[in-house]
Amino acid sequence: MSHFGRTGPPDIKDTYSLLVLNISFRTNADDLFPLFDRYGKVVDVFIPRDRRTGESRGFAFVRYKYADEAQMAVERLDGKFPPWREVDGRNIMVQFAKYGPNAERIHKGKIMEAIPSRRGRSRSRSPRPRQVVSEQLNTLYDYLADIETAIEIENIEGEAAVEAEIGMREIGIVTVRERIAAEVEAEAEAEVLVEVLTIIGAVAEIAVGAGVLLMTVLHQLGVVLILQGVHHPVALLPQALRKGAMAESHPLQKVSLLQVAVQILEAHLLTAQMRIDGCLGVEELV
DNA sequence: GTTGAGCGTT
Repeated sequence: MSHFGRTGPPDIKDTYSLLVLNISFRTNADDLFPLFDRYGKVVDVFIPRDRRTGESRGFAFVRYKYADEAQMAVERLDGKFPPWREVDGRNIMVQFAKYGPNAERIHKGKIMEAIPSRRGRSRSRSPRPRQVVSEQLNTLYDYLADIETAIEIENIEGEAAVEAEIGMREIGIVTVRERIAAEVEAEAEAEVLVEVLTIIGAVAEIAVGAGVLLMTVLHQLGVVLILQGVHHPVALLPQALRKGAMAESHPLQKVSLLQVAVQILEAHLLTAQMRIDGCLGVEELV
């Protein structure tokens, strides 16, 4: 049941509008809503149509309640990762709307005004190195950022619904489509997400600091450690350095960033499942 | 039934 597009703009005050370009002529508001709703509260989806024929004009407007979530949607859906930007076989383009009602102050793709943040839904970000250590590392962080977004945690009436979903079929290398939904204690699930990302970030920086191959460390150590149980990053430091050095003396496996990303995801899914099954306790996280 | 740069519903 579509509640968009028929009744006009519902609550346009203090909302943030995105222009979605390059949608197919058959794409409707209900097709767009689930995709954009992943990144925040969508208050309206409007597809301009020809007055006479009713045909779509091939673009849409999506309104978010919160600016930071709109910004996130732009970064993810206008990005270079096919699984999250393809709708009806077309790669959509997403940007802040520049004209029309409540046009936001845009500057280089970002809104330049006070940004109301949504409380209680802030996500940990993968830590970025202060300086650009390597192109490889930055690419990895980009992947991590998207994986993070693909894993949604919703707080509903004191409990958390955890949903992890990812699709990489479009990339043509792997097929991963998993979904986990469960009701557990909200605190515990939030910890899982934060912890996994922290570990990955820490391991990546260790690798650079130790002068060993990042891919080797991540592949042979980082993911495995996560799979074995969630440890505190600090506890990993000496071990990471030792195993990183070890890995250097072994034949290096060819591991693509994508493979690493997939493994991280799988590790996350497993960890989440372990959490749900009660294998891991919250105290193990800290 | 097709098309493809762009900015909006009463």
